[in-house]
Amino acid sequence: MQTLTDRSISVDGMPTEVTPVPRARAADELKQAALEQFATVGFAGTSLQHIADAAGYAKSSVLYHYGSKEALLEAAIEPAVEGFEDVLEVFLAGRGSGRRRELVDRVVDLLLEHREAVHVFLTQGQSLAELPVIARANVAVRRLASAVCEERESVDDQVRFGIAIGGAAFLLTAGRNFADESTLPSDDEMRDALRRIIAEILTPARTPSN
Amino acid sequence: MQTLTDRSISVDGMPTEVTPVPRARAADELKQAALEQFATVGFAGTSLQHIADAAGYAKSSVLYHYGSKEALLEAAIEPAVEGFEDVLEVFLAGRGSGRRRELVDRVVDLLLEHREAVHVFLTQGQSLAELPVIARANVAVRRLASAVCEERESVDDQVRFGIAIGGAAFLLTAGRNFADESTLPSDDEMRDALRRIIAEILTPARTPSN
DNA sequence: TCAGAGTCTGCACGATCGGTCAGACTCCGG
DNA sequence: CCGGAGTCTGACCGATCGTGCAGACTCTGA
Repeated sequence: MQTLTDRSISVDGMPTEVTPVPRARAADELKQAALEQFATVGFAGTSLQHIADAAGYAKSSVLYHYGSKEALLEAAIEPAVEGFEDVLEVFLAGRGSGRRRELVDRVVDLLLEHREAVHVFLTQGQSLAELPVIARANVAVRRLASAVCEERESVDDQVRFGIAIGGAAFLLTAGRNFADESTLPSDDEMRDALRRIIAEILTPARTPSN
Repeated sequence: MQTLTDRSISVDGMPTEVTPVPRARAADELKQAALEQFATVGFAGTSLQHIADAAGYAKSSVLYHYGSKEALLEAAIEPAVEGFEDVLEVFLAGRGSGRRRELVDRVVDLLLEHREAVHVFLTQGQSLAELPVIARANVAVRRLASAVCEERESVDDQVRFGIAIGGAAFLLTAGRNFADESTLPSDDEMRDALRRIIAEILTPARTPSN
């Protein structure tokens, strides 16, 4: 059925001498394919066969680069989780008036760079809580919520934070299916709009008592 | 392994004479169990065995009440989709100044009543698009987006709508894992907060130019 | 030239998947 | 007392799941 050698002799038959950019090609291709599947069909619903097919490899290759399906998930979302932890640490260490605004900007950047990964641990954080990386992510999100709401724990603050982060994650992944493909904003347009609107959501329009 | 008759003689050995409330028990129990699984682990990641276990039945019973896994999904989310279509129809037929506000209120009610179902077709609407009910849901969401944004199709409006609906759906399902269980707001508190905050998000604080 | 490391693959395995089917049980009208 | 409808189940099927493993291929340093 399948062509047995089409990959080996694929692109170039030249003496090759290390191709400059694509070091560690396969591992990254597999990881990216896995991330997209995890975000759209869920971790449990994604099979190694589908990941391998999407990336153009054999199922065995996935297990060669990542020892198990769970290890692949860990490798795929770890950078996003670490980014979250870093942003949080910087925020908690700093002080000053522009802190909250800067936190929002950094989180929006993280969302844009790691949209699939964030979507994965936000929407599947419960069912995958036994995985160490997911547990770290859950802790980070909870700490972020506390940081954003400061000491005020009102229902309003919780709702505003939940809508902001969950909404942004939705918008950048699943939400794309509900927009016209032609009208899809660029990442820069998105970044600008998200920064403004999320900051606005988290700051109740400076009407203190009302 | 399993007790063979524990269900048949379970609670009451009395003459029984139709128990008043629980008509069509099994089918509804299975549907509810399925809905929760679909929302947390995803449709593809949910097995009929898990659904049956969670509801306390055998796998065969799921297939008896619903002919297939897909039919079960359809039955589970159809009420939510129909509710969406109804709300949309009322909005499009009506006119007047309070229309948008009323639309928001009705959608929030729908979200609270069918939170798992809405979460399912919002986050898995793409991968399940071949199912008729999901296709209907996708159309309804797209029409709702147009209705909320009126004729204005700016990036801001799209972002505001996406954050509002995706954020609310996240908050009511997956987001609950990031809140203290003791602090979990009641549905009425939620309804009130969601109505106010979502209306605020969709209406850019009447600062036209700024 | 050759040994070794690194990469990728096909094949095989036990488990579990969605789905079929025949039977067992309860209930009820005749 | 009986027969049929409704409900629930275990046994079974072929396909696919995640994973282990041995081999084939390419490259590189000695």
